[in-house]
Amino acid sequence: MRTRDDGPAALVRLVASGHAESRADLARLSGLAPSSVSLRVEQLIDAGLFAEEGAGASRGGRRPRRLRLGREAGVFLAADLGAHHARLAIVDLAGTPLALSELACEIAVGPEGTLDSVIGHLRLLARDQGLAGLPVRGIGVGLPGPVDPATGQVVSPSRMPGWNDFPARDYLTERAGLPALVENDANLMAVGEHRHSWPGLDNLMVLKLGSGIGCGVIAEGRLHRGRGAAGDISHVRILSEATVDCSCGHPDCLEAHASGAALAAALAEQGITVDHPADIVDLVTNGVPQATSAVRNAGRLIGDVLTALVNFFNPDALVIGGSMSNAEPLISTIRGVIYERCLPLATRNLEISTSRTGRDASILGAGHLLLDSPLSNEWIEAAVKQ
Amino acid sequence: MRTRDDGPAALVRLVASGHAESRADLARLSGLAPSSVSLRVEQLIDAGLFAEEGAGASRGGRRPRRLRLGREAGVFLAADLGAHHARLAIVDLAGTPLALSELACEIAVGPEGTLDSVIGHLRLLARDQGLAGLPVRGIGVGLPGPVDPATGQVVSPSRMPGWNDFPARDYLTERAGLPALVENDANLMAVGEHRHSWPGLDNLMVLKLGSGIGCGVIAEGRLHRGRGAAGDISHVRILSEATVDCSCGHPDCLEAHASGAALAAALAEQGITVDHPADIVDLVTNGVPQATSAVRNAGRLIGDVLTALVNFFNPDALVIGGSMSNAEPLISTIRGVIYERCLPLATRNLEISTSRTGRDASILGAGHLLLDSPLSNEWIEAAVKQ
DNA sequence: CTAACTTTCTTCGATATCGAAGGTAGTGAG
DNA sequence: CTCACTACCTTCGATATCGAAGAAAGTTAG
Repeated sequence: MRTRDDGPAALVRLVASGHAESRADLARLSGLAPSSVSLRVEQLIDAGLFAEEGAGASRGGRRPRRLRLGREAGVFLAADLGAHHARLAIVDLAGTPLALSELACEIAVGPEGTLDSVIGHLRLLARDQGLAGLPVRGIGVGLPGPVDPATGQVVSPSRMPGWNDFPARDYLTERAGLPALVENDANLMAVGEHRHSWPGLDNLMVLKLGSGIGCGVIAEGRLHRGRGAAGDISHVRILSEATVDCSCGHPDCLEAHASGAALAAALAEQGITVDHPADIVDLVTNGVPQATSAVRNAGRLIGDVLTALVNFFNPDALVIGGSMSNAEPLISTIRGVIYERCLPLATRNLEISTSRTGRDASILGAGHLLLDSPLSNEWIEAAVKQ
Repeated sequence: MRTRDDGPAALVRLVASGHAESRADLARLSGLAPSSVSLRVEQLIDAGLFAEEGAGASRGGRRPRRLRLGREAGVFLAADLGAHHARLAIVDLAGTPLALSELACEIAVGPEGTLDSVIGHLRLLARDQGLAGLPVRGIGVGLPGPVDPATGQVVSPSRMPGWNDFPARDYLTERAGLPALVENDANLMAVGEHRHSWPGLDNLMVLKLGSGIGCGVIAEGRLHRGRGAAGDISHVRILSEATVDCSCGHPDCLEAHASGAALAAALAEQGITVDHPADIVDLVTNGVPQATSAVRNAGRLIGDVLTALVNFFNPDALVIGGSMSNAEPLISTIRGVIYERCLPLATRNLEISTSRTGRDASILGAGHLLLDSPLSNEWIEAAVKQ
């Protein structure tokens, strides 16, 4: 219960997501009466959250008066943090990036320093791009580790020294003075892919193959978090000839054999040096046999693990992103293993595809989650009230 | 959007589920104003769907006027079909079984014969138990095979010859003249366990270990169906010394090594005959070493498969039911493997338990799904309107 | 026992929503 | 061009919901 999604925020979401462009669309999709929609839209226009902009295309009758977000709707700050690097953006409520920037920052510096720097650079970015006049409605940050959805704390991150149990959400709320949201990066990526490129599909697995292996899960159209660790596939035990110990303490985890970092280590033993996972993709593209062979092997291991998960979760699509996803043989091997070994029932409608949304998926996901959050109901209602 | 769960049905669900006992409870849980609740409750009492029954316990102030379901609320028909056997029940909207019965029926007879027989026996059961005066509000049937949630058809069932692509839901609706619901039996069991015994936990994996291996999944409080095949864990490939071919065409599926049927076959080779999975439990309880050893081995295989799924899905609880779940060594082996090999983050709050709801879990699940279904909104609103 | 407080439920005027009807602005066929 | 039709949006009276205030029926403390 208590899921009454009436109120002005519902209309804002429909317009921001692009699902509705006119009062008539809003009436159809919200379930409210046309007359009520008109009244509320007028209030939203008065508040500056909506604006009218010419007319849309006719569908055989009077042309709709097109609605879009107004200036007062404002923007969100969004950041996607990696181990050595952050991607920053100002996005509008529709998720469109208005400004993008990159920032070199070591996450191992610790939470306070990193987050302060991110907030500072986001504020600078807004100023530099002439966006200072727009109200800022929230901040969303993606982190390369598990986040407890109940508390907004980082829990047991394997590659974020100094962050364990750090209350990242509360810290951001206070330091930025904004509604704040913290989420695992693969989860943000999953939300971004889902909303931006796979709107009709309600069950998605989104794999992030970079130096690590992450996975975000969309179940029944919503992000599945579990207790904060959902989507972990990197520490499944696999079969292999040589034994490799994983940082988690167990031997032969998937990550220890098939992640970008593991491939880099394996290639280094053969005298081929790579600094970054994307370099492996270059080697494969250039036809270096050791690289291709290593990538194929990784694809087989990942595919093996995924067969069980695809049978179990029965998604509509499996989307593969991250810096390794451009390695053709990796994707085709994974696809082959899954189609060969999964149940026909699980694969007959399954789409396996590389990311359609691209590098900004996590940024977009942060925007969508912020807008969907109950936090947004508050400022939207406050803006309308006066 | 369109998820506006106002309307009288919301109040009926709150009372039926036991979450609300008074007008004040309803106001708190539904989000409606106390005055609106009073008005609606009066209508529901007039319609006979609610009845007032004395006073509840005081919480430091005026005692609440206790509400319960009235006679006009009526009953659901529910059936849980196995391969050779069906469990039938009349349940009230709260899920309480008012009458129970068993029926020997071969599902291999085919859909029409089986379903006609089930409907007939349910009607007889109602008559025999003096429930003929109560309105029947729907019928729910659990089947031992995959059901497409979109169409209500059985799809690719491995043990239900003659049922492939049979439109079971439409057939039931027409033959019974009632709102009908068809669902996989493990899914019904999961819903029953969740609502009856694990109300606070929103992410559940419910294993059904009988002659086959089934699994129902509750994600974010709702049944996760995927495209109809979700929860399948029986056809994951496992490692084993001897190779056994599975009915699905692949070698070494979990089901071919660890299901009740597989254990029975393995014991038969050692000269021990068992007719039913429950017999294996008896052998284990009586300390027959071959049986205990076989069951331990099955537990290890099942646990291995589950580690990946528990890491991925990160449930609050793993519940094990079905006729094999009373074999102590099976459960303890599964528990041991999971706690040993899963991520600490996935197991720190994980409860692993045998079924708390018992044999009627599927029956209860059918009742809950029927009440939650939009089909129920219709008759509830119709009953109030006059 | 009395007085202060809590919780439950109802009353009643203010307000928000609905829905039917009608005005507005387009399309398309003859 | 005219006429029929469709879709979009608004007007307006009927209705449903809300929220504040109060009545009813308890509990608890002194």
